Amino acid sequence: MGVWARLRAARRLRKAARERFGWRELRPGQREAMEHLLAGRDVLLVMPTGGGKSAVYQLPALLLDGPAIVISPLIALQRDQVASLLKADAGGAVAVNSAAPASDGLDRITDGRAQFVFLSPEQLDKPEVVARLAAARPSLIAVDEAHCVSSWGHDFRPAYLRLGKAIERLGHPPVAALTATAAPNVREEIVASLGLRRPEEIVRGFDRPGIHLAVRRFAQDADKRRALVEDAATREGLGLVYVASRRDAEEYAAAIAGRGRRAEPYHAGMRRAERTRVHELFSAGEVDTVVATSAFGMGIDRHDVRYVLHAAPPESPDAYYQEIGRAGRDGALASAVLFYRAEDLGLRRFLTGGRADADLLLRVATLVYEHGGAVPAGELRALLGVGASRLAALVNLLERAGAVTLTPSGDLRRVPGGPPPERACAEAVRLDEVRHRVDDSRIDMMRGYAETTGCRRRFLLGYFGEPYPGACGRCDTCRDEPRPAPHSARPGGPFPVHSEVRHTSWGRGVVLSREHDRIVVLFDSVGYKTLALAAVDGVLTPI
DNA sequence: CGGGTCGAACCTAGGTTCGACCCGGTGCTCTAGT
Repeated sequence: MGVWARLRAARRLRKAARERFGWRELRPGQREAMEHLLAGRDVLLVMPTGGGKSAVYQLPALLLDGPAIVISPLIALQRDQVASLLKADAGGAVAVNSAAPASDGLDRITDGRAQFVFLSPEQLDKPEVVARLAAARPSLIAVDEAHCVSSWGHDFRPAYLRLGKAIERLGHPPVAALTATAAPNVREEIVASLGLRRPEEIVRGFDRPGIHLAVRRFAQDADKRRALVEDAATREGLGLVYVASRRDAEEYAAAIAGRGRRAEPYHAGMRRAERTRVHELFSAGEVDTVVATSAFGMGIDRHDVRYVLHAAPPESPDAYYQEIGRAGRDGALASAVLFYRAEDLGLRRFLTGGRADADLLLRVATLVYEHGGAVPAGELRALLGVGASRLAALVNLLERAGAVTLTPSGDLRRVPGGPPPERACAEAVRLDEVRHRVDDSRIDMMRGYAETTGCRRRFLLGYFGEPYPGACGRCDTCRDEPRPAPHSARPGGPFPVHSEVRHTSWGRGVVLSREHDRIVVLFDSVGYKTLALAAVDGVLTPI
């Protein structure tokens, strides 16, 4: 885009922001992302929650012809977004999901009464929905909470892995993928999976200096529980406690309530009405603490959360950063404390553990290969006795192995010239193994965060590939006094941050961070590894 | 992977120990029955 076109675009954006939404100014990352979308580019935007990510697609959508399609993971989020757009003078918005039938909403899109349509990714599995949306000539597609592609796509909600194809069928207008957290490999996966074309990657406001970071280590589970309850019961202000199981949510909430605080549990096993009640209490500031599993988080609308305590480490620094990022959005000081026992990582290893069943993979590959035509997924499920999401996970692996392809209606077809069943299966198992090794390495990095003796903020930001020289002075290891990082910023050493390396057995990787005696490298095949500089001679070479 | 629970074994009374077994997170959607 030329200088004059850019200026014109900026002026249009400012005017629309003022007139339609009442915003006086746009933040740097926002404006940049909007300009790229208006110029027809795909954008990957990484911004903290509450940083105004929705504005980034809403404003350009009003300036472009045609409706905007927004993919959003939760029906509750879709409802919130629709409600807030209806309040603004923003051209009408509808949601299409199991609670809001497709026909009504899509009519409003096709006849131009609505400018925004919010959908779950599952809706785009239906050819008729995609066809109707494509016919409306969408102006842009926004994928909200885009990290779900990587964290949920593979097993939990496979529709996320099919979004790339849906985007193509919708004519691939400019795509905005939005997320609050994304380590380098997660970003790569989002871009590849959605099929973004030469996307502009915009990363803003990653560091959250207002959040004090601390870890408290325990040998005994009982000691940890007592300490956490004591801590939560004596803090001021609104807070969150994250736990690993539903049972713990109930138990901790009861224990904290027993200390005279207004504490409520929240997890996916609760009845819907009960979940809604707790969410509303939280929104109204009528609780002190919500004790929750990872089910509580997306769509949190309070900016004054003062503390986030973890009764157990989550599965990755990505998840941890997302969860603690819900504190202190108002810019005032907040606190994030991890109550840590190394044993608690065991549950995470179990939950991320399930490898794909090789026998089943081979059966699917063989059936599709020998059938020759289109095999309906329903028949395959019945034949093999597996559920939809389990089959989808297997099919996705075979698809990536180049053996199987999906028709728009979801039937399976053999790829002409693709590998025969045994080879396809072996390749699928290998791909699955790589992903699990990377998942395991993230758990290792969570352990690294908990056990580091260096600045915790430098550790976290390093993990995300954001260089952070020095020490923050606002974590427990910095002891409230900033001190210079030991040689971490030393220029001219071997293996600088962001340089590419090759390891004799792990292959290609990227250096993410450097301490005086070790580096953290993200390898394509095995994920995150911490390497002692004294022990890399002859093993690790720059490329 | 780790924790909690339950029953058997221990060998003569009811407490200790050990092993087997089970369980653990995230949401959409469609369907059947109120």
